Amino acid sequence: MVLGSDLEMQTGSTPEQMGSNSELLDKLNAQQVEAVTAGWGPCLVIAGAGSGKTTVLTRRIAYLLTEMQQEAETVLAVTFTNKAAQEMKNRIEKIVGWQTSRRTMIGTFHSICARLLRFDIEDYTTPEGHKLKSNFVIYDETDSLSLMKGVISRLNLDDKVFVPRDIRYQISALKNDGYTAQLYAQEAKSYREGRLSEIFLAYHSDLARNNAMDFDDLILTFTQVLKTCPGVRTRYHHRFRHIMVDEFQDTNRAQFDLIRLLAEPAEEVLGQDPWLERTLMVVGDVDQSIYSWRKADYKIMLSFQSDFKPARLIKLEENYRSTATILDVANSIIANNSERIDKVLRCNRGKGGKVQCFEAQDEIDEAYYVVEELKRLNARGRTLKEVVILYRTNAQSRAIEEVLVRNHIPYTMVGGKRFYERQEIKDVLAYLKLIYNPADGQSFNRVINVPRRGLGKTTVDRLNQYALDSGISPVQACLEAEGIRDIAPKTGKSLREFGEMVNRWHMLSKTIPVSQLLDTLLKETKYIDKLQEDATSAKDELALGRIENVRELVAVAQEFEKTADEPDLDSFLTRISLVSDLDAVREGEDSVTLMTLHAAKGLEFPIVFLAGLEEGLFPHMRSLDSETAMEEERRLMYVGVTRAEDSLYLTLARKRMVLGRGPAGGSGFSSNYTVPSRFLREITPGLLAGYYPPPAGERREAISHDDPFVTGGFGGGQSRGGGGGNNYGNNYGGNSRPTNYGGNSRPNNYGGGGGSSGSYGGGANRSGNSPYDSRPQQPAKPRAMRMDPNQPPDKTAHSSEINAPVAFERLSVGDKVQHAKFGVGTVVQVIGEKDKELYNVEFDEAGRRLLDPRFAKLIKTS
DNA sequence: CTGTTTTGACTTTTT
DNA sequence: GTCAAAACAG
Repeated sequence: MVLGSDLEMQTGSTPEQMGSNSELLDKLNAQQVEAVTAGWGPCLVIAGAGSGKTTVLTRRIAYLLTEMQQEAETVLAVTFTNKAAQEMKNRIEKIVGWQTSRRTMIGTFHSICARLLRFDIEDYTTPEGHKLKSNFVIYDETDSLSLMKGVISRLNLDDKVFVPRDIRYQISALKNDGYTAQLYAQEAKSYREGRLSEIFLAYHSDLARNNAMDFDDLILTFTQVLKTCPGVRTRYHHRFRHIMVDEFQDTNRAQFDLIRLLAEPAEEVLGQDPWLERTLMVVGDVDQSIYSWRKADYKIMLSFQSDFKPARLIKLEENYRSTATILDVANSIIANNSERIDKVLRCNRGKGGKVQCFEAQDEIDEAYYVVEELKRLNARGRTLKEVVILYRTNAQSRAIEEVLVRNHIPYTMVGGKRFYERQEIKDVLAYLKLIYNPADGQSFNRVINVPRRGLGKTTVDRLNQYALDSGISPVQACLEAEGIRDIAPKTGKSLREFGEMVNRWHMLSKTIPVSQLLDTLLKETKYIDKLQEDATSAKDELALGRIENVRELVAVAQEFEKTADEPDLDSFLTRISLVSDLDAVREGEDSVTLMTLHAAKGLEFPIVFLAGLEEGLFPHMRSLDSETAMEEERRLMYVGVTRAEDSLYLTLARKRMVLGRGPAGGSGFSSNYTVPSRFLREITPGLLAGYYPPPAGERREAISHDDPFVTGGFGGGQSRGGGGGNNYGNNYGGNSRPTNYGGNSRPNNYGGGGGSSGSYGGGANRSGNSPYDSRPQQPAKPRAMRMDPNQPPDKTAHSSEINAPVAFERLSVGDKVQHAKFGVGTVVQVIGEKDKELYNVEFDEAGRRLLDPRFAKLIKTS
């Protein structure tokens, strides 16, 4: 942001003024200038965390358009997420104006391929001999998996031996490595490979019959189109003369092949530079490669210079983002990786405060710690939108969300159970897909009897068989259903009516906007009415939420019509299929952001919480027995740490519930407690304040039940006139954490059976589930938190003040106290001097505990 | 064919 | 502990 901000200040100027050389290079360091102004030819930019690579990329594009007088159509920029693409588009628009920027092509590999395939797919025949039409649909993982199940059972293979899920993954991996079904068939040697190849082929013929592609096909197929369709490659090759790829360390083989086909210059014209008026710039950081499970391979980046011969190398090594302490933490961790290129990252900021580390009792306690810190930060004038809470697995968000809701802190969750993966959204989208592409059998099967039309499995099977035999689409088969033997006349009529309905909508879809199409189909199918019935008859307690979600989808469609370049069904479906995290954070909305570490790639926040630093969770269990996987986890940790600008908090829980079943990693009696993450121990000791993990090998039981324990402290908080911190013991009272969370804030399904997680509680729009609208929900309105956005954050003072003492209620021996978790007790001992006191409390139920009043919420009752 | 009950998968990360 | 798919009963 340090670098980005100056661009934003220029919005008042006209595009002509903006393009001037001096402004494009304003405030850049020498290496950044070199990258922005690099001449023709290939160029590798090694950009460490926080080194301003987004700024460099956007200005590079602007530079090409203005200083180097290149046409906007010749620019192709590949980003890792749709959100990054949007961000880049916006920034470029500000520099060169909308008229120019809209002509560039910026997007993810997937969305770019999807868009281009619509034009060229009909000229293409797959190596297996299939043809697709331009109205193909994109299958997500669920669609693809159910197709796979069908294939495996059709081939009479045992789904215990050939687990559809695993097979799907293997085939996906093959495609990411650049294998088509046909190519793999030639290489398959062993028995199992032979079967796999059969499945691969059959799966693809099924996809083709449905006129569908999965995610991986988008890239692979477009690459094939370039290779095999005459003239296509030349056309695009001629058009895209300036290609930029961000996050290049996470490129896989299939994507690299594609880039190579597009970028590599045509054969040399005698005596002329083949790269004349052509450029290829790839940007990345090997230490941030975290997608190898998707077949990303950072070695592709390492060999870039030999793959593209006269490649120039530029290193951006100055970090403008984080404090020196945060960088030191990051560096001390990543240094433990061996598969690594040594790299310097020079810090451009002050030392900053220590990184706070806290050990909580359990995941709820951990969340409470975060909330308490949020309140303290608030008191210092920091706003919620400066804060992100990161975690390794999506499941971890639950406890945090619960506590945030309880404390009325608005939040925005990125990812999670994705909006479009919900049952009701998939239903409605399946209708749209079927309308768009009547050959889509998966969607057909999904909606044929939703809502109930009296069409069961037997009927559908027979119909599908008929469709298959006659080589027609399932929708067409419906129209002919009354003539099919074995189908009762009455059933046939229902089928015909369904087919006619879809056909009618199909025609309609060409003339009316998507949102109206949605309205029509929801009305005619009575989809919402049925849900309403379910809701009132209490059949489905989630029904109300589902209605909300469907309404949300209609709103999304309306929004789409307003903003999209081509607001048709076609681009709506493509977008919905490929977007998961669209504008997660609304401009101006003051809320905390929650997301996984993976989702945080490329982002930065002044204040970062990183939760769940426990062995088995982070690093994740599945990486424990592979050194390569462990190094990837470590890179993930590196990514997490380097998101932080000013303050970083690391937390872990002594106990953690997993699937309601007890602690993670936990078989056996002795492993009731979690083990602190090895990454904590890898941090140079002086950099952490609060908790520091015991030496390796020391058994966790050393801090056992009867022994007193100390909740992590604030690194001996330097006394500094009792400013910032304040009454957090007070309004937080002992009752804010009742043993069962039967809170009354959400009437729906919160009250009942012990500790309900509140998913869907209060309806569908549980913050952040919608990719489009993440407004915090009504009960979470910022009531308790009044963060004043007008009050500027105090960046300079902040980092040192983080260690300031927190006010707490002073106690002495004999005082009766109430604790949220341990109940009622009596202080039996006071340890340590003032401001750092610890209280030894004898609880009626929970025994004797040593507590730090700056964390433990002790309410004096006598 | 529908409605209910039971099983079982899920929790690594995402385009 | 949650959800959806599969299995079962009517």
